[in-house]
Amino acid sequence: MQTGKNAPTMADVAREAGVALGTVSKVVNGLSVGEAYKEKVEKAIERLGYQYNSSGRALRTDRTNIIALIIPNTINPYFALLVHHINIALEKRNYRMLLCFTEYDRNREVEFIQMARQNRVDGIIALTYNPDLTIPEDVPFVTIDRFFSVSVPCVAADNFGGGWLAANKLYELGCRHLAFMRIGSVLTNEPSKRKEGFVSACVELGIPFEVIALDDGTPLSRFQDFLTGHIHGGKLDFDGIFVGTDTLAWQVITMLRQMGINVPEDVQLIGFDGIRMFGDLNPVVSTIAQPVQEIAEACVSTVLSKHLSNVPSLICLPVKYIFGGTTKA
Amino acid sequence: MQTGKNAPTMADVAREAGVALGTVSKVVNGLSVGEAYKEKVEKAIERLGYQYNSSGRALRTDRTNIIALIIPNTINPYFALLVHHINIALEKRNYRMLLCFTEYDRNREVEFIQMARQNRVDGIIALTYNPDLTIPEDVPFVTIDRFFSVSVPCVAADNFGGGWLAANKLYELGCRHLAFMRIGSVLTNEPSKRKEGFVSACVELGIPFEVIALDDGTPLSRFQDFLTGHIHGGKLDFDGIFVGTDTLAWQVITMLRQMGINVPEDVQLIGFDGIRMFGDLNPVVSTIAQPVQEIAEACVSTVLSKHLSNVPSLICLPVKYIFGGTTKA
DNA sequence: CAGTTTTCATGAAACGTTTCATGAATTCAT
DNA sequence: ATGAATTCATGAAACGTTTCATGAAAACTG
Repeated sequence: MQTGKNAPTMADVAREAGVALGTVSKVVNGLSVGEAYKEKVEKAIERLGYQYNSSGRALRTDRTNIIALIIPNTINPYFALLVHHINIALEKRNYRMLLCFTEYDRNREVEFIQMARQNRVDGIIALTYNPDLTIPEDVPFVTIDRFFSVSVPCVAADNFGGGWLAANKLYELGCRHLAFMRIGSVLTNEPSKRKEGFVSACVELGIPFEVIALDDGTPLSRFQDFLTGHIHGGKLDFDGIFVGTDTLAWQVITMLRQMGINVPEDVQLIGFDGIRMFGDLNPVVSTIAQPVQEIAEACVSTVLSKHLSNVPSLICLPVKYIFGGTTKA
Repeated sequence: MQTGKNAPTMADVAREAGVALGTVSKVVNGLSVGEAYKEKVEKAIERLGYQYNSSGRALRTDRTNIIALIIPNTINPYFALLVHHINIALEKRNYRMLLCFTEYDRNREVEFIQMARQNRVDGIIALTYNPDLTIPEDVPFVTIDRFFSVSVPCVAADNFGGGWLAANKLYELGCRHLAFMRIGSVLTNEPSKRKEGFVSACVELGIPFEVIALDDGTPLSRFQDFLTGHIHGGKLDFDGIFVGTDTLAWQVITMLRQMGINVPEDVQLIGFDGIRMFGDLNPVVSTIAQPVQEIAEACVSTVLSKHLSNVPSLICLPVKYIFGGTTKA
């Protein structure tokens, strides 16, 4: 059993079994072959320790059974979860995953797409940050959270609905003056609709609200300033906060506690994403949870569906409120 | 520019440029070629939108520039960090990463190794849980935290030293009766030396200590039982705890708080791994941090070093104590 | 049992690249 | 200006697989 420079090939197996090369191929691929032949070939494979060589097939068929996943990193727990579920979905279908971390670098996004194409991957799933990215047309391409055009399917959670849900939940829990906080520079992507949903719910409910949306790279102290600026008589102006992501929510809570403001007694807070710590069952904060598993499944089944033209261009999946201790229920 | 069924090949480029096929290959690979020829070829590549095809090369050279990384998952923040740094180290050397999640499933470990070999990866880095795993000899193989034999290089943190450091640090901070807690079933791997280091330090220091080591799959309530069993007069018998991993440490802290025991006032606690939350600078608990980046770098440079015979069979990297709020300093 | 259809093993071509021996053209030394 | 040494473009073979046309044998039909 070896894969080194002179590992046995199908030709060797054929010789050993006394059959034709094509017959070996059929046996290996499970195509219909006479029982006697099949057995001879299997015995020969066993004897030689033959190992299938994907390179040969890739060259001949132009298919690799590999999908490239382009994503900023795996440090952010939400991305980690996404990678995890996408991998499960791929494995189920006998595909492998070539993983590319961009670290939010737009040049890397471009380079990885090029690299993936050179490696003849069967498809690309990408969560990118360059709004002007050129999407190749000759390889199945699916985005997460970024809508480029109707010809590039985009899978995303119902971000608008999530923002709307957060505001309504806070109202239901007694809040009458809300705030929205977020950070991140791409304003045209799907997640930016969280704010829109939130705002439109506040308007519907007829309650006052504040909004602070910072660009990526802005120091977090700006949020601190925002919060202190809204303290009057030792109390926050608002009694409910919706934060764009759970990670930011976590940091906001730390700030609030340092300022002597109690969550959820003084102010209730809802995040977004639904990340959990250490495989714990409980989320880190009360949150609008993304249906990560469904998102992953949708990405994979879409990228693998041959007839991309029949695929919807925006696949929007429902979110869910989950209690995590930073609200009253 | 296309990679579809009839994308341009080197032959097409050669025809377009009016040169030989081999010349195109040399240009693409940056080998020495006359300036005039080089220019003609580059122009032709530009005109045709030629895209290099890795499959052809993989077949011809039996090299893919792909390394397989076999790891349980990316949910555990320590693994996520490891994947992250390994990928950086690979990218730096122009290698890609084929990622395989085992979910601690021993059959998957075996299947992925087989799959990786069929895909002719140039090497395998693996963090596995099957102590009887058969390591293929025909592909560079490096393990993390698992020592199989002198012919299979293993990269690991100084686990023994880490255990020793934890005990000494707790002693230095005033603790005079310690406890060690861990969970996990593979008792022969490198991380199991954390306990050995801890025990030997306690013996050296001449202080009493408790040990509870549970098998994987044991309900966490057993730890709860252990803790309550050591409460006398509302106080814990011991005043310092060393926990095998940060994730378990986190859960232990939750238990302690629920029992009305304060950390670090009533009992000081040190974990292991050095994980941080949400890209935060501060670790989750006081901890013995693994040198993740160095581990990643060592894995990659080892797996890529052709002359595996010259490589040490156990690469042991130094750990560091980091304060994270669950000790007094 | 003759004629027709079906099954299925065979052998060769093709996929796109790298690499090697060949020989033409150039450079250099004398 | 001649011969030797060097440079470097060329064309073809090889890597291991899939797939297709071919034809022999087996299975049906009436």
